[in-house]
Amino acid sequence: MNGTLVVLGGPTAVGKTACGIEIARHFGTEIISADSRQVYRETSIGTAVPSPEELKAVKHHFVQTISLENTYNASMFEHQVLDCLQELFTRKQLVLMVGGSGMYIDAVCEGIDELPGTDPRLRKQLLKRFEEEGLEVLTGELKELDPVSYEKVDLKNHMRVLKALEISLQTGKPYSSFLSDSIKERPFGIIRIALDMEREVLYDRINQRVEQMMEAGLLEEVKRIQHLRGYTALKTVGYRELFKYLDGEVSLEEAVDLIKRHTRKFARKQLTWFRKEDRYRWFSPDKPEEIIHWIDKHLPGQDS
RNA sequence: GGGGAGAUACCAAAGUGGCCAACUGGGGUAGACUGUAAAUCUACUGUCGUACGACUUCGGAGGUUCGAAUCCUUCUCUCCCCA
Repeated sequence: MNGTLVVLGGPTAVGKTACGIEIARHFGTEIISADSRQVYRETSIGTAVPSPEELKAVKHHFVQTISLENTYNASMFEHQVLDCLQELFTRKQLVLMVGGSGMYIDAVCEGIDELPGTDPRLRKQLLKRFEEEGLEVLTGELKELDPVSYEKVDLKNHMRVLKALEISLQTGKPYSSFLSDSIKERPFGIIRIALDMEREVLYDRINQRVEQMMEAGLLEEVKRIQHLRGYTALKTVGYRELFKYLDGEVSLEEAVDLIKRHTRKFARKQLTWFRKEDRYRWFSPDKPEEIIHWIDKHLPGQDS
């Protein structure tokens, strides 16, 4: 396959969806959503899924396609998107990938190493040990099993330590032996674009959007999926806080306030990811014509 | 009118003579990231400086003391109780 994948990233609420649709329409193409939460079928308000009109305006892939009960991860996303792109590039020269999940985007653009599957019980057991015995015991064990990871992994981050231990224990081989450190070659070109705006304006938009979500019935959505709250996919801004409200831990007003604050944090985290290593060309979301112009200039055969 | 409590950094809040530029949390800023990634983790957050450090802070003014956010006097403001 050949063609160009244009990636459009940026923080939540910056206006990726609208901007992406404008660009996609201009190029007469379709959109791949790179959003680790919009893939889930049961949620739409809190995940800010594109509206029915928007979905009609441009065909979107990977929006509300799987259940919260399924396991899903960056590697699965990589494979599915590559398959999807293979088909799309037979019809389109350019495909747009829009989303805020940096890791998912990187999995598609640069690849992610194949890891063996693990027994969920092992993960549970390790989590229990982390809670009961503490992180130090586990990092000590990692030092024995996989000294390379011990040196590389963030030893204060229990998720990282657990992952490395889990793979090492499951396979009897060090976790680090599965990691290649290399960037996979893709049979298509990639143009990376990120959106940002003045911080204050972004925060305003976030606050407003949270209010709109509440008006649109976020609380009802949360109530509807309460039975699924154990899934990590629901440890998500907007859902966590309202679960807390339903538990009577905070007032509704407090919960909404928390959602706003946590969304701001999330946006900052996303920006950190996209800023990494100057990989992205930054634009303002209200100037799609500039973006289109820039894409045009950088398309293969358009050398200048 | 009488009695009591309190004013600490962006916010909340600890500190009650030296270990205080001041605990902690929130907020903010920056960063990390190979399968939960909207997860998880880290650093900084009075001013100036890369840093050793220097300088100005704990409602205002004065005082005691070698030394005060901490003690005294007084002023301003806030809150609570009794009238």
